[in-house]
Amino acid sequence: MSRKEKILEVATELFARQGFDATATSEIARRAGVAQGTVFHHFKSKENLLVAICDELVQDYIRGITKAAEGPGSGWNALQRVLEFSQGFRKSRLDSITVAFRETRSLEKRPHELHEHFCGLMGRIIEVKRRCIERGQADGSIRRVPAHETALILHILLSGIIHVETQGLVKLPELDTLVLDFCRRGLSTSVYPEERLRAEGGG
Amino acid sequence: MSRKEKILEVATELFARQGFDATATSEIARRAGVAQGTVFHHFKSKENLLVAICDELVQDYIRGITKAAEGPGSGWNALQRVLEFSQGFRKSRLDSITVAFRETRSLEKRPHELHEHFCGLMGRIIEVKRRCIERGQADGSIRRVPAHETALILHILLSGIIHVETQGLVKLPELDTLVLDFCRRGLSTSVYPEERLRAEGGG
Amino acid sequence: MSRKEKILEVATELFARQGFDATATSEIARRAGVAQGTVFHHFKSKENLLVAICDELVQDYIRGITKAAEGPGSGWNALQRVLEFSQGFRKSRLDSITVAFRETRSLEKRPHELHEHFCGLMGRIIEVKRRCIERGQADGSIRRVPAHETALILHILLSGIIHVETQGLVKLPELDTLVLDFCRRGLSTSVYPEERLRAEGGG
Amino acid sequence: MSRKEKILEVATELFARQGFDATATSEIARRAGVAQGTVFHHFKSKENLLVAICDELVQDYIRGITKAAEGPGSGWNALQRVLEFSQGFRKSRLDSITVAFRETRSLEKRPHELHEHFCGLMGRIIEVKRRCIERGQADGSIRRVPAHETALILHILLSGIIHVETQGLVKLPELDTLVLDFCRRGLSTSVYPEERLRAEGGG
DNA sequence: GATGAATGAGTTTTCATTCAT
DNA sequence: TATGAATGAAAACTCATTCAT
Repeated sequence: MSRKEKILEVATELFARQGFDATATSEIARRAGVAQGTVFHHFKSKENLLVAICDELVQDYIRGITKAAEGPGSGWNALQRVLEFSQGFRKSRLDSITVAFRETRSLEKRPHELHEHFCGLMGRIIEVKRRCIERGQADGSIRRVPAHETALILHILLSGIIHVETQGLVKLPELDTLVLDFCRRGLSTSVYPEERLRAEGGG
Repeated sequence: MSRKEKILEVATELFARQGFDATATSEIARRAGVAQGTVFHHFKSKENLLVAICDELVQDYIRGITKAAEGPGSGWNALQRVLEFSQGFRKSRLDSITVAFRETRSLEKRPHELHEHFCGLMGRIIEVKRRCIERGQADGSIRRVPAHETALILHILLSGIIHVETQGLVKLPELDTLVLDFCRRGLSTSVYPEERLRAEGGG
Repeated sequence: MSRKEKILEVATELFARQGFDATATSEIARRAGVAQGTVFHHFKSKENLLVAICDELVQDYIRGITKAAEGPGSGWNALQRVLEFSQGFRKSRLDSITVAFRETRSLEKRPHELHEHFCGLMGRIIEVKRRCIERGQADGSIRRVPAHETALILHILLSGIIHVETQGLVKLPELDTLVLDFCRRGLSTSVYPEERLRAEGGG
Repeated sequence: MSRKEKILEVATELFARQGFDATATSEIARRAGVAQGTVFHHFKSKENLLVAICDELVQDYIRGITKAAEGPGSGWNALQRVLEFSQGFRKSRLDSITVAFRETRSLEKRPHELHEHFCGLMGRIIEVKRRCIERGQADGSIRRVPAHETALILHILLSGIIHVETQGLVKLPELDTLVLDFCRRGLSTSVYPEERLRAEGGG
């Protein structure tokens, strides 16, 4: 691993654990085994470290859901794959996600172009989900709900999980299946498992 | 308004706008028209200001949803009132909520008892929703979903709205009705409006 | 005990334990069960508290050694009583003495007249001892050493005990007898016990 | 002189003149011609400055008396050299000694290991003197007094001189010879000068 | 590229003291 | 006499950033 990557790795972990403001660049340098000047040699400022972490994360996420959405099957199948990828991504990239969710505030402060950069990326995330919904509505697998707004609700739901989880005040059990069911009932046109059972069993 | 209240008011606004770390106690004092020492006379530390803001907010919220849940009608009606109160609360207390959602991290750092205090309060919030669900399941107005986990999903959904809204990277339209519909489809046993229409109109 | 006395008592204990600078008047007030303003009502300033403690202590000490010196017997007997009183005084007034020994620095800073006041008191202490020596030299019980300088050495010895004891870096055993013997050998004209023994036993 | 040494020098002088608490780090920086941050770059805290001063002083003192004690001649000769070195050391290192004697209190407060560190050093000082006494008792030049306790009394006497001197309430004349005589009468087995004279002159 | 000494602005916090009640 | 809210000056310390080597 290059020095630059090591610095990024250490910074991600420390930002996740202690918060951006509470982490000194000197500590990052020390733990990465480099001089403090080296941090600023690779990343012009502390804020740039944060941007690098968030940017890489969001780009990876967009790449992942885009690929998930492109797969075969109905729109609902595609959307389901997007949701499933999101859940897995959340677990595998917890530190970076924690940083991105807690510290976006630090990004929104100063640089206008940076803010717009991330707004654009978020827009693309919403769009991938919206297209799945539209595709599902075209092929009849998803209800006739407003596509963009519903994409937002899905985004909100996924964000909410991360927010509550990283906030650390409520202990969350494994919710993946339930969330998926909740979305299926809310969106899919197919009969719900339990209702199918009830219908078949003759309630 | 007492000096103490004025300080709290100013602090809430500044924390919401600039963030906790980026707000100097000297600025709070200046804008509140008091000496800096006065801030520390009333609130022993800067962190205590944050605690006071969050605590008042959460207590008010608990009181509100508790009252909403206690009303007449079915469990689903109660839950719907809780959701509606939450939406209104979010709009009327935006500054405090912004602070609480962004800065809880600062609280979770040091004092163990404080962390437990807020964990307990969050638990009570979840519980109110869970009881609505159980009540609805008893009276047949809510589906047989796992009560606690479903309460968590509602909590996540409401938290997600605030998170996305206060993060400021995605512009949210008015989503109240859609969110309520989404929940109704996910939880209520009653026929959905659109389906009723379809059923009545004979799709 | 009057409020004033209670304040003084608490202050003495806290100054002894934590030091003058490290003790806040608010803490004194709290522990004395009075309002902070009350402290300043009785003692115009924090420094005055220190002065009151030291002054009372020194006055009591002067009174004690003066009385001890005035007693019957030889000059050496008088001096011995002074030394013995000093040792007892040190033990019975440990807190006040600790304060006086550690914090005189705070006194010497500002007020010139205060400095002179305490210089005068110290002079009187030295004088009492010098007179014992002179009386002993007149009656033949004390060697022909320079009286004032020797009084200073005794003062130094007694101060040294307190300094080392309150400094807390060296654990002191009971030294009273040894110190007395050391002084006797240094000052008295009478034969030392051990030498008397050796002389009598025929070494 | 390096910046670090310059800072230490300035700090020693200011601590001696004004006291530790009354000296601001900003003043040290200003007088040393460096930025305030530079002080904290080299010494992590203000307290560390004090530790550095005291530690260097005590180490130097131990080295000095150890060498003095190791010399040739009787145990009493060695002890006399130790006393003489101590007197000279006191005069040549007055500032550091003043600081160490007045401000040890600040050291004894927090860090337990630091307290033990200095306790250990003081123990070594006592030990050097004790060994001189034991050596003198073995070669017959020093009386049969308890060695450790007597070493403590010498330590007390030397400490007392510094205490009284730095306290500034009593004006001390040159006492070196008298102190030495006082110790000789207390410890040495050889005849005292005045007594020899009296004996020879036939009192 | 890599270093780490140096910087100085900025922050929270403490505290003796005052004064209106 | 007693109170305690209010003050504001002062202090230690932090830290991102720079730059000469």
